[in-house]
Amino acid sequence: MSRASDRAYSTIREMIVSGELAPGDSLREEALAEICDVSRTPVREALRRLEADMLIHKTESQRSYVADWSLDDIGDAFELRAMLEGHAARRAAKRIDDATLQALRECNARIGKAVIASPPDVDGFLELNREFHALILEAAESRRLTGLLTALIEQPVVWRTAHHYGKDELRRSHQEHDELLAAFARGDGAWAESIMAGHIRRAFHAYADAHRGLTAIDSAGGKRQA
Amino acid sequence: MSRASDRAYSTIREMIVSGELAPGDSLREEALAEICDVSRTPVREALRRLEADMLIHKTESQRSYVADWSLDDIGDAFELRAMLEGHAARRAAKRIDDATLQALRECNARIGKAVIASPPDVDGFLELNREFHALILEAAESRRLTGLLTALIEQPVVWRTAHHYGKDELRRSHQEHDELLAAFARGDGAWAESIMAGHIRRAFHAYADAHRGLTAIDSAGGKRQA
DNA sequence: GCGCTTCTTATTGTATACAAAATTGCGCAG
DNA sequence: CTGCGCAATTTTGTATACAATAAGAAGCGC
Repeated sequence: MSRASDRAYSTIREMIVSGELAPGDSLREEALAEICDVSRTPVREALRRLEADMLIHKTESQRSYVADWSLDDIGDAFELRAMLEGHAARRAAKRIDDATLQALRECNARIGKAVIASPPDVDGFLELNREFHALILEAAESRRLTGLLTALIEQPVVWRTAHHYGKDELRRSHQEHDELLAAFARGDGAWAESIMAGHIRRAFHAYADAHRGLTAIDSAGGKRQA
Repeated sequence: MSRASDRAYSTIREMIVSGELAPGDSLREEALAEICDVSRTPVREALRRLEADMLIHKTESQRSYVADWSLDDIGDAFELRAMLEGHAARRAAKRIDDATLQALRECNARIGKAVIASPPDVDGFLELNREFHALILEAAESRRLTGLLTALIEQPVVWRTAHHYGKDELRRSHQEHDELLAAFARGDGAWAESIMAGHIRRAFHAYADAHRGLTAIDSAGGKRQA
C-alpha cells in the first residue's frame, strides 16, 4: 500500500465512494495527480484499476468519468452478488475450519455491539460487515470467486445502503449473520447459500427503497461530505 | 485496437494463449516491450489488464509470471462460468429479439458445417462458438455480467478443450446450441439456464479427461524449468 | 444569423530517463 | 565446504518530456 499507484488508487476510490466525486464528474489525470501528490503515471494505473472495478468508465475518446448507475444497473449488480456470495457461502460451509468459524462468531458479536449502540455505530458496522463477508469469501477458497466479487461490490452502494439502514434493519443483518453461522456450524451448504442470497437481496431492496425516496432530495440538494 | 497498449495486450495474450509462453515463465517488461515494438509504458498497462484477466500473476516482489492453473483452479473457473453463463442464458431467453435469434440460428448453422467437415474445422468452430456465446451474452443485457464473464473465460483452456474434442463432442456441442435456441424461441429462461449450465459443465469434463490423459505425457517428456 | 472549416488549446498516449527495490553472485569468515 | 553479508546487476516504479488526438473557439463564407 506504500506504492504511489496504490495511494492514488485508494485516494481516488475514497473520493468516489464518499461522494466527493459525483457520478458523471470528469476525471482529469493531471488534476488527480496533483491531488494525490504523485505524477500522472501512477494515476493512470489507478484509473485502469478503477475502470476494472467499474467505478469509472471511459468514453470512446478515452476520457474518464465517474460511473453513474441506474437503479437497473445496481439491481443487476446485487443479483449477481447474491448469486456469487450465495455460492461462496455454500462452498464455505463445506470447507470452513473451527478457527475461522470462531473468528466469524467474534466478528458478528462486535457487529451486534455496533448495532445496539445509540446511535448505532454505522461506520463500525460497515467495517465489521466487510470483514465478516471477507472471512467467508476466504473460507470459500476460490481465488476466482474472490476476484469476481471484489469487482462487484460497489462500495458507494454498500455505504449508502448501510447509511439508510434503520436500527431494525441493522439488527436484522446481525441476525442473518447468526443464521449463517448456524448453517456453517452444521456444514449445510444449501442453507448457507439460501440465507446469504436472501441477505444480499434484502440489502438491495433496502437500497432501492431509500434510493427512490431520496432521488428528489439528491437532485435538489448538494453533495454531502463525510 | 490501434493503440500501442492494445497491441501489446493482444500480442502478449496471444503468446500465452497459444502456449508460446508457458505457465510459470517470467514476463520481463523490457523484453516484452522489444517483442511488441513499443516502450515499457504500454507493456505495463497490458500486464495489468492480463493480471485482471488472471492470465498472469505478480509475486510479492512485483515480478510477473504466466499463471499456471491446477485442475482444481480450472474446475473452479468452469463452475463459475456455468453459473454465470447459465444466468446469462436465462436473462437472454426473456429479452432476446427475433433478429438476434435469427443471427444465433445462422451462427449455429455455420457451426454445424464446421463440425461435419472432414477433418472438423476446429478453429472455425472456436471462432463461431465464441460468437455464439457472445451474442447470448449481449442479449442478456447486463454490462456487469459481461465484464465478469470476460474475465472468466480462460482462452487457453477453451482452446485446449476444443482441440481435444472429438467429432462426437463437437456435434454434441452443436446440438446443445440448437436446444438452447429452442428454449430461447419459447422464452423459457429456466430451460435455457439448465442447458447452458450443462453445456459448460460437459466442456469441463471433456477438458479434465483430456488433461488427465495428457498429464503423464507432459511430466514424462516435458521441460519443467523453474 | 447559421453552418462549416480551421486553428487553438486541453487532455490523453507513449517514450525515455532516472530512482527504488530486489535478486544474484561473489568474497570472506568460520 | 557452507553460510552470511555486501555489492553489482537486473528489474520494476515513478517522473517528466514530447507526440498524437480530441474538444472547444474563433473566423469565414453563405
